[in-house]
Amino acid sequence: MSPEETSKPTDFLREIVAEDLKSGRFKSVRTRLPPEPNGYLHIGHVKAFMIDYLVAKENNGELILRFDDTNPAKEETEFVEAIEEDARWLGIEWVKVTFASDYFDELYEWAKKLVLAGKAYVDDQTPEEVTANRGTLTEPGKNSPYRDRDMEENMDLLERMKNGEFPAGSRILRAKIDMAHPNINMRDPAMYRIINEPHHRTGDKWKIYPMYDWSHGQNDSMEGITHSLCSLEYENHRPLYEWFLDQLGVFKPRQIEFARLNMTYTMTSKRKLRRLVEDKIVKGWDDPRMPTLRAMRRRGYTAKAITDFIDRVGVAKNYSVSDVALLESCVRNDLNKNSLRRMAVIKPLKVVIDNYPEGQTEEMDAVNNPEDSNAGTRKVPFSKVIYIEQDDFQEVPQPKYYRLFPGNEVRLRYAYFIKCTHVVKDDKGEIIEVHATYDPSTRGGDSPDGRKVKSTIHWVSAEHAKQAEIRMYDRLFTRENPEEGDEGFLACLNPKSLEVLTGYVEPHLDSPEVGSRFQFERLGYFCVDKDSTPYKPVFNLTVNLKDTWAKVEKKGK
RNA sequence: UGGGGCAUGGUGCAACGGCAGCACACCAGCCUUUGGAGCUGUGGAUCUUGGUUCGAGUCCAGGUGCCCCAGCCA
Repeated sequence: MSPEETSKPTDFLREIVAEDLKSGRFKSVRTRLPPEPNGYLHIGHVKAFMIDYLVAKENNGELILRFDDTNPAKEETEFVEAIEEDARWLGIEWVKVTFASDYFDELYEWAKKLVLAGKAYVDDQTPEEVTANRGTLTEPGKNSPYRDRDMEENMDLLERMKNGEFPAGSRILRAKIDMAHPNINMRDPAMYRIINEPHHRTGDKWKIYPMYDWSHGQNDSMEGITHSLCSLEYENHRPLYEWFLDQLGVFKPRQIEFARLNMTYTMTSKRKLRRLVEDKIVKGWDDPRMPTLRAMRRRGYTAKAITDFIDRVGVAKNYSVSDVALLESCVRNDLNKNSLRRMAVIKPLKVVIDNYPEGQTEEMDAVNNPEDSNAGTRKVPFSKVIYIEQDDFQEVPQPKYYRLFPGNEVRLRYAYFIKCTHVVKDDKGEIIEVHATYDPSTRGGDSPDGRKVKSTIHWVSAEHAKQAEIRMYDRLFTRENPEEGDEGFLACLNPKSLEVLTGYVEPHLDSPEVGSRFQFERLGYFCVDKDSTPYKPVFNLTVNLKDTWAKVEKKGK
């Protein structure tokens, strides 16, 4: 890359990295992706992932995927695989996969060094005593009665903790810093605790497990990470991060914090998401309404749209809540350019074209994607009885409504102009059929006499259409911030977050490949669900098209 | 009442002492065989009070507001 082509840093974080390179503090860049394998990746993780990945990539550096598996009670191999799969789907590349548990032996040696140096001690206080003696935000803590025991005893006790001689919770290894420190993280923080649980990688080898603060920075150092990028809540931990590294006198990476991603109408708390799954409010972790990557993928979101969204959100230290409308805009933007157009009717209304010959079928030419001339055309069958959208007909039209109504002429996309003549109702007064006549000279949708119609509507031929299940998704919550308020997120669940419809799709959607995406003209973007069968395809609404009429209608009310 | 951090249109991000700009959203119009897309345009912001300076969103001082921290979670 020539200097002209080198794009300049676009945010504070990239500026810091660039300066570090320029000043020689670091000669190259290596970052790490530190997920805890205790859940599925969600949209909130993507921001951190992309920053770690891109900062390394933009500087010709390396990214290491390191699982933070320091708590055997919560972590599982299943999530390791799921996280790798999701991250790869996003397009993230790493030079190797490591685990915090890979470094348990070496980390233990480093802990002994601190004990030897009088910088760490074994504390026999109960968890309650530790808490009580930590002090408060405004009051200093009290030294543990075990704080000054001699180095030999500490070494002996630590070894025996490791060997499983003591019950869980009975002792911890603590750093010896300052119980009166104004930053509570510096008040002799725990380094190791005793946990009697098998670990997903090390089995029952270990009875003590390192805390995040003791593990993370040391692992960063061991791996030669130059920039350890994390969210704002770790800002208070940076002094401790640096303290450990300074005491050990080892390679010292730089921790930089940035604001995590929050999104309107979306909740990313793992605990609360689990609640949605366990209470069967959604159908699982990949329910298309969930903010998990597997769910978004199933819903039809593209990796490109998601990473574009993250790019547009930017990186800063402000607490922020991004508008889900921006995400939707990104996915529309991608799919508009890249998805094939098809016709589908999701709330069917039968239309009989009285002057069209009985039994006749014509093949109409339809453009596959007006945004992409390479996408070609297809033939769509047309016949006397068709389905149109219920929303595209009003017996008594509202002001500004210019779709089909008695006496009005509209264009059937790629077919003919039709004019509504009358309707047929059942005993209850419900419209069951709309009757119309067509103008044979308008084949293809052009009028030789230059006559204009105000509206073009989509349709499918009743005889040729394929039945399909259409799952119409809407946001899960009715409040911008679902976690706000006394009643919590359960009080603002959107009862209409899923509406299952049976509609008709054109024959070209007979047996579409699972995961393929289409624009159903005038409706939105849809993705073929894995629940599809050869008899009945299932489509998930990814996002609707912008609907100006819906806005007009809403305003009228 | 401790420590750390952050304040720019509705939302998110820029402006690195020199005309406050971009995207999304919003509104109006043009165009349209998708009321989609596209195009054009309008409106709307520097938390506050002082100070430094020819000039402050930016630097300095005070105030205010919001976020994070008292797990043997990460």
